[in-house]
Amino acid sequence: MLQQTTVAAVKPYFLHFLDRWPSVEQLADADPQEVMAAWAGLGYYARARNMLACARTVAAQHQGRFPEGVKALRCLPGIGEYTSAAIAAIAFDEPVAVVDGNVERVVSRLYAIETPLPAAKPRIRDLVQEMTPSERPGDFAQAMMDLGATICTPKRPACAICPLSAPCLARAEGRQEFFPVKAPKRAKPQRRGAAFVAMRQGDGAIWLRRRPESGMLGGMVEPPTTAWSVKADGAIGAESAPFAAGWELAGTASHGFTHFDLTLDVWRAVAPADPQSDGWWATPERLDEEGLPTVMKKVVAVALPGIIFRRRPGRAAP
DNA sequence: CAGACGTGGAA
DNA sequence: TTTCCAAGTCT
Repeated sequence: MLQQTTVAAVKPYFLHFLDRWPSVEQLADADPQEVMAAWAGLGYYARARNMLACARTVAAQHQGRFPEGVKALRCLPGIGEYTSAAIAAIAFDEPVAVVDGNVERVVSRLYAIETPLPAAKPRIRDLVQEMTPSERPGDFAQAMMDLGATICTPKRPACAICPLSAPCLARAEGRQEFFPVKAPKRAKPQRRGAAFVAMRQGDGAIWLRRRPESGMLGGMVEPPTTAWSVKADGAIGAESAPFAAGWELAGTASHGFTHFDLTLDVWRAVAPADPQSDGWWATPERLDEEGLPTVMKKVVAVALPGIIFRRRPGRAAP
């Protein structure tokens, strides 16, 4: 959960998952759709699919216990170079280099590494391996990460209270804020699409469907949307809707993803009882449990301004 | 290797 | 408002 995600964002999800699926075996037996719904809002949904696949592998092939050793850990779904090393060092006392974004920053400053990331990663990993002690390697790893998180911060690092300020080459040159060097990032393209929010006469239920397992928002729930194409002029017409209805334009919903910005035209209609399309009806009370990703909550909010979503699992909106 | 892959909070 | 970025992984 913590991959590319802050502790503050993860905390309520972590607590809910631990409460709902307290063991690897229980997670392995979980309903995948419920797991995806519980992950909704955290982002990077491949992590949820990987975590479930990982639990199944650990339960089926490792008697419900995580294998020891970076190499075996690295073979599990969703467990890459960083996570395998972190588990090995922290849980199994293995003296392996644990390199996350914090450690990259600390070490690139300590040695004033001019090579941009990610090209400098192998060098950084070697340096960290060199300093990793055979005694309490897990504590060393967490100390390095916490140093980066609290003192050797991206902006205005607190060099005055840093235990590594004396040997720090970047600090010696007064260039600490210029490390790590990173490759320039490209501009985000704009994409355009349409979303169709159909409401059932009577109970106000909304028509939903599930997105394909892979790709953007893979396996997540949505009101039907068109493909998200390179930005076109003007609105996308109701002829793109999954079924005929009295579609009216309710507005637009915009959302920034990691690698593109999306604007969706949001269409609204009172729909026939049987839309003759893939999907299901979800009543307003059930919308929270459906687990819509954030962009789709925005879409529903544009179509139905009265709908209020809860912010985090099991917590009431303020 | 470079690009895909979410979201919310801070500056 | 815009930009940055956080305990990365997969293809």
